[in-house]
Amino acid sequence: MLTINFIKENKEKVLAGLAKRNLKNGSELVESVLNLDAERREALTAFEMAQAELNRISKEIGTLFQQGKTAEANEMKPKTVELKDQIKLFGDKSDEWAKLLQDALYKIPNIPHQSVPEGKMPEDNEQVFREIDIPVLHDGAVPHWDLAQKYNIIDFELGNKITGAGFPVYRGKGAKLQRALIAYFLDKNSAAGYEEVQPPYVVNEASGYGTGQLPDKEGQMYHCTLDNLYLIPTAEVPVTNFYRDVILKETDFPIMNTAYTPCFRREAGSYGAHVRGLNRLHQFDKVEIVRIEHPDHSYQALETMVDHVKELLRELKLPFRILRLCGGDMGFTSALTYDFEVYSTAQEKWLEVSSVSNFETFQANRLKLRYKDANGNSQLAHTLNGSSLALPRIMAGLLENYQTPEGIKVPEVLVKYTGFDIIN
RNA sequence: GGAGAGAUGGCAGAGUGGUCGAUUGCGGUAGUCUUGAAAACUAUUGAGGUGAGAGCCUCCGGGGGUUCGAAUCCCUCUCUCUCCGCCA
Repeated sequence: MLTINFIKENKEKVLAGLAKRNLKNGSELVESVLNLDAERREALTAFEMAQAELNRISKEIGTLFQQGKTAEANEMKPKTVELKDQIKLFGDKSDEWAKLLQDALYKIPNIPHQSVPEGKMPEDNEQVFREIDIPVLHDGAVPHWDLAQKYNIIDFELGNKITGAGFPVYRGKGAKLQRALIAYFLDKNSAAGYEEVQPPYVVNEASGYGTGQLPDKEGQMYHCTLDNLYLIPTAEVPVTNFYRDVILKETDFPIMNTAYTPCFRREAGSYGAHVRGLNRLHQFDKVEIVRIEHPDHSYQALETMVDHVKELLRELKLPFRILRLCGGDMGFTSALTYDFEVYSTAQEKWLEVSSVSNFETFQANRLKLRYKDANGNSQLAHTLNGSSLALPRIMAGLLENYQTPEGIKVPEVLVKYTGFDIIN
């Protein structure tokens, strides 16, 4: 969420940013927010003036009672009746405006960074990096879902039986490969300076609001209604919420965390052929990196994160590319996002395996995540996160790109984790 | 699940209706002293909103109520702790 003060002070910049996102009603949203804020402040001022007057009278009555002037004190009491009506009236009004303002602010997306390319569709994303030529597979190469069945490493049918579609069962070398990838990613992230953490896999309502899953994307999370808890869609939610309502010192930066968690997504309404196999699941594994940064250093940090993820994919020797997302394709909360895509050779399409973003103060505002600057003033921090990495599509990429007539080879860097070098 | 106790500023811990946004200690910051440090001493030290500013308003777990006035009384929710039960 953008702060109202930022919008007031940078109206033109906000309008230009919304235009870059191809938002049609940008100026409408901004005008509405500014009007609501003016109304709110007016009601608030009236409320506070009445409140101050009531406080003054109450103090006077208190003093009179202490002096034993009971009669005089009682005489003053009726004076407060009208004030209390006003306080109720303006207080309610101010609350109503504040609520409307809040709702309106929730509808305004983050302002894209200047380097974000113009564009409306995924085709307009800018390719900023491309690694390794796409391997030429042997005759008879097949998509990963066929390989999964052939080598009995992922059982989609069994998952259907015990839970439902989108909940595969990994078994044998498939299960071990999953575990190897998780361990490998965590080790690499730790070596890069990220503190490894194990957060809960369910969060409360306040955390859902903190990172913006609530109230809008409520239907995307699994909800345990009995306890009013939500299954996390990503480790970003619990880990970023560590820092909700926190005031940091400047010396606390940078904060770097990495966490492995399963991720649960209802993915309501997104069924079809393109979600076959591991391409889109309701439960999947992911290792996430989260950073809290000083605003002066957040873009430098973003580049560091991109380089880090790049290194992982290089070591795995997967064909991949990096895209800088265009204004129209960026997430609601992001100011700049890089997507990493691995080429699925057998499916002949690019699969997104990581998304690395700088949210600037957009998340921090909702989280109330601040730091004290040199002057002792509270300022919003910058938050960043990225997948490092998401397992299913990496798994798909590995199976498909490493398939040979003899079996599926295991990338060299993973062999010490798996204990085997071929799946056959 | 049953019974009881509790939730106050970074931490500890007072405060049971009227200058309490809150005594005090520790911690933090600045200064004095010192070659430097420690100790000691002095001062300062919560957050948010609003306003050009002085100031004003809000916040003692969340919400609601009583009252001229609530950290303090009442209701309710959440959480924590202790004991019992169950259990990895």
